[in-house]
Amino acid sequence: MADRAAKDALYAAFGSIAKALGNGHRAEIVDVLAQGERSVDALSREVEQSVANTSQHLQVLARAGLVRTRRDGTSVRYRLASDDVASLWEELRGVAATHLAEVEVLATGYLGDRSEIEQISAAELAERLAYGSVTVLDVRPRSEYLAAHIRGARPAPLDEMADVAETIPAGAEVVAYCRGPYCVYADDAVRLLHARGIAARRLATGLPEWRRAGYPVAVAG
Amino acid sequence: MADRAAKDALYAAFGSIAKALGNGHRAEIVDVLAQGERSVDALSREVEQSVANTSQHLQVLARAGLVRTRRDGTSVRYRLASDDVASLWEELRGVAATHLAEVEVLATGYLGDRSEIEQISAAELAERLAYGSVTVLDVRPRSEYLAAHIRGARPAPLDEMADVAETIPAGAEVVAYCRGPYCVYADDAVRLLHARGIAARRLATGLPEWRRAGYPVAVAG
DNA sequence: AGTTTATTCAAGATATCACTTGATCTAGCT
DNA sequence: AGCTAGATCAAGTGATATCTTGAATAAACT
Repeated sequence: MADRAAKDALYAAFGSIAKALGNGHRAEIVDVLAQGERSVDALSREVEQSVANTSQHLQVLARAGLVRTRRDGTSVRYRLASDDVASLWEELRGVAATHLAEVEVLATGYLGDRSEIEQISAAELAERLAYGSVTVLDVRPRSEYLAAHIRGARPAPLDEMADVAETIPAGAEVVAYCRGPYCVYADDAVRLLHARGIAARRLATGLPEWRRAGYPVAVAG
Repeated sequence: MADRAAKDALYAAFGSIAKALGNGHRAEIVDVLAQGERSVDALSREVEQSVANTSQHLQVLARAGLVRTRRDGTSVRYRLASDDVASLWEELRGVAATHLAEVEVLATGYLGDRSEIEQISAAELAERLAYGSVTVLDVRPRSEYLAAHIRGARPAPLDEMADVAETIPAGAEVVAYCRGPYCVYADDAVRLLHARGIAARRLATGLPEWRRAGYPVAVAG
């Protein structure tokens, strides 16, 4: 057996990656950054933490090599170091959902009762988009739609959903999506559309997962 | 925005999975368990920790849903909760290798200089096995070979390697593999075979990765 | 039923983590 | 050159982790 101290150091390094993700606020930061880069200030507002605390969490992630920075004018913008990090986060979330019973309870506590929210997989949506007719609504903030969206999707931020609903022809099949499987926007959109008698489902995942799976994405208008 | 406390609790649950892997000793335990189930006692010897400490680490992993137990006679045997956990560990290790420069340094410190150790990918080995001629040596302890091995591989524990080497015909192409990309046995085997003038490479990964990738595995004799 | 053996529990010491507060830095403005 | 907004640093506090030691369990043997 080779040197135990060297082996410990190597495994400690592997562990340090997990440790960086092993905090709820940092996990949420990674989840937000999977949507695209953010300034410290914007991020701190999004995760509802102090700027100093957010900065320190970002530095923990940076030391683990999970995020990178660039300066943009007066602000520093953080982004995930690569798609690998987003994939790791996705897998971590999946293992949590599969193996930790409390996740389902907590998800219900956060998102509300989802039993009425029908889901559609990315694979099925891709097929419908290619061969069928389906109205896809991007219910994220407009800035995120502009940065990237599912090819063929319409922008439909939640606060404009009432107007958008007016334009949907009777009998149309609607799919709403947002940031990821635990993003509330798509659930809220489906509820809102259902209340107007529109058949709507939500994409089971979100845009980052769609993009990483290799399905078509469009940028800007 | 929905209830912040509920959101925090949900992300904290995701983080708890990472936290469970966020310790070098627990990471090593998961790595060992990816080879197959182990008793607390056997595991504690393998990771060179006290039984009490190993037991406590295992309970942390169990609370995170990453391992399960079953009783076997006088001992309790732990195993990974599912292949998902092994995949998560594999991805974590991969992100560490890609994004944390120190991993390469630490790996060299543990495994020694690998510049002379030629590697072969699982895909290439699978092809060689199917269409070409290659001698595959499983250099893990015999008990692990018996539990599962690459279909067509010969058992060749390191301490029997000298004998095995005698039986390898001149000009043969040899591939050694063991537990994973950071397992020393395969590196040592390649060095030993090289010293005898035998052309040998190591599989870049190990048996668990081979199996999870869907390549053929055999059990027992 | 008593004994053995493997495992777990409980308590305590030390180190690390998370968050706050207030000060400091720094690049980009005027 | 000085100012400003955004970001980081430094120090301090309470909470959480890690490991040790010795005792307590509990299932499987005789």
